[in-house]
Amino acid sequence: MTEESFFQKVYQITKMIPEGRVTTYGAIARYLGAPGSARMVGWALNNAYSQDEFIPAHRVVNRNGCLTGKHHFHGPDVMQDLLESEGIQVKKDKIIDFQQHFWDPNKA
DNA sequence: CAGTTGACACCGT
DNA sequence: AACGGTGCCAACT
Repeated sequence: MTEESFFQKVYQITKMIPEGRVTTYGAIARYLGAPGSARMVGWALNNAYSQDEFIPAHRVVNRNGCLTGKHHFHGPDVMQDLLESEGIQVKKDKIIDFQQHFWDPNKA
């Protein structure tokens, strides 16, 4: 928690997301101090996928609640299965009541 | 060293 | 309302 690079923070937050909760790129970016750099968050997760640790990035979606990077995961359907397993309803790669499951890092 | 990319977000047409 | 283009920051090639 010392040498927290931008990416490292993203990993921390992503791993910090409670089970059954989801968040958005903008929320994370804003928490990191880069409200306009939501793209960076996506990039970080892209690297997170290369990390040795498993990053529950399936809980991170865009503002639409759409599972944008599911293809970047272990599998295309694994992501949805994981979310459903956590109690999150997913329909066509989109989280139902996404806002209801929304988890704000700044609030945590 | 400079250019391109990256799983987005927002504004304008 | 739908679509396109631009803006953001950092890492990768």
